[in-house]
Amino acid sequence: MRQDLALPEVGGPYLRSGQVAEQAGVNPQTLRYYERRGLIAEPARSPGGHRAYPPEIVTLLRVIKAAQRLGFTLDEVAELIDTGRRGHPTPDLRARAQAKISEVDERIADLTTIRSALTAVVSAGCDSLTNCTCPDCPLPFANLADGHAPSPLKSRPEEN
Amino acid sequence: MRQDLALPEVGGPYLRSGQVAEQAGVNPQTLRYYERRGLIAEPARSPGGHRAYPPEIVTLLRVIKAAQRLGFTLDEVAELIDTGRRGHPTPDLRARAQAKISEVDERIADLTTIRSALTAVVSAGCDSLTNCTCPDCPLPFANLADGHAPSPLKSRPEEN
DNA sequence: TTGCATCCGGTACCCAGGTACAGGCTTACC
DNA sequence: GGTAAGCCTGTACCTGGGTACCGGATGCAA
Repeated sequence: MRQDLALPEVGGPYLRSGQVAEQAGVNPQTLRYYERRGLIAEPARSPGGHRAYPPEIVTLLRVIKAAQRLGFTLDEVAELIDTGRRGHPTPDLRARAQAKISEVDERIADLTTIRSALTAVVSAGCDSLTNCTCPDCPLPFANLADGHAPSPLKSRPEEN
Repeated sequence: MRQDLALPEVGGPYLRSGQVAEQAGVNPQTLRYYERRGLIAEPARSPGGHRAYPPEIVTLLRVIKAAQRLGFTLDEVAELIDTGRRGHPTPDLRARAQAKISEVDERIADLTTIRSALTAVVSAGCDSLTNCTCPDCPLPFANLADGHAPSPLKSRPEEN
């Protein structure tokens, strides 16, 4: 069993990347990826060059994952963390959350439109995309959801 | 102004790829992409090697785009077109549409959960992702939407 | 000191659905 | 026949969020 990295110059019970990854439920590679993306700070290093994380990093990673689940992109999360870190807190998060709510609402509206189009297809009894023989086939008129730009809100926040 | 491609061996008013792309509202490159993906058949060629499409291709492309907007992936669309082409129509499309409705419903439920979490963040007055000072901060408990696999239904069907 | 788990950096690859570019050939119109 | 628009193939690139692999170095317990 591996224990804490012994970092002579600092006292704390530092964690190695694998431990952090396991505790936060992410892939070890993801830690380096987040570091590159600026989501987490470059950690201290052992004399041999191994990353030595403070335990708080685990919480930060959980926060990042939670924010992702709320529909924020990694860029947005990075910005939010950054905003929260410098100076005293601003109402920025609230404003962004509100904007996110609008995005989510838009997305739900789109899906509702899609849903009713699908329902029309089912209830009309369409049997082919290209040569539907059903009467009053809704397929050729399925030009729904046209004409406005795609929402940046992502499909479904991935786990892991 | 360019006119129809004159294809001696066939009589019809064939269309060149640029015309098809314009009429269907897609990028010309997308036609070749769909051809590679098996969504549209390889068209006839002019003696010089230029693609010569029958006018019906425009309708097919519109159908493809409509199906995409309904949340079907290109693979699924390809399969649906194929199913519809061989033999007499089956109730396959209806079954798939029904399955799609379930996916859409699931996705709407997820977004609704996300929405209420965002509302909680706003109404609690959270001011920072990492150091929120608001009382009863909902952020650390935002572990919603956990534990089930991401739906294959895409975010928002892109236009063009 | 040995053995092996873990970590390092760098790079390449994955998904879907396209888009862009380079260099050369065809087509159409005058 | 000249000229320019349009098309050809092949290949590379884009987004977003990671994941995988490589050869070599390190950490740590026995």
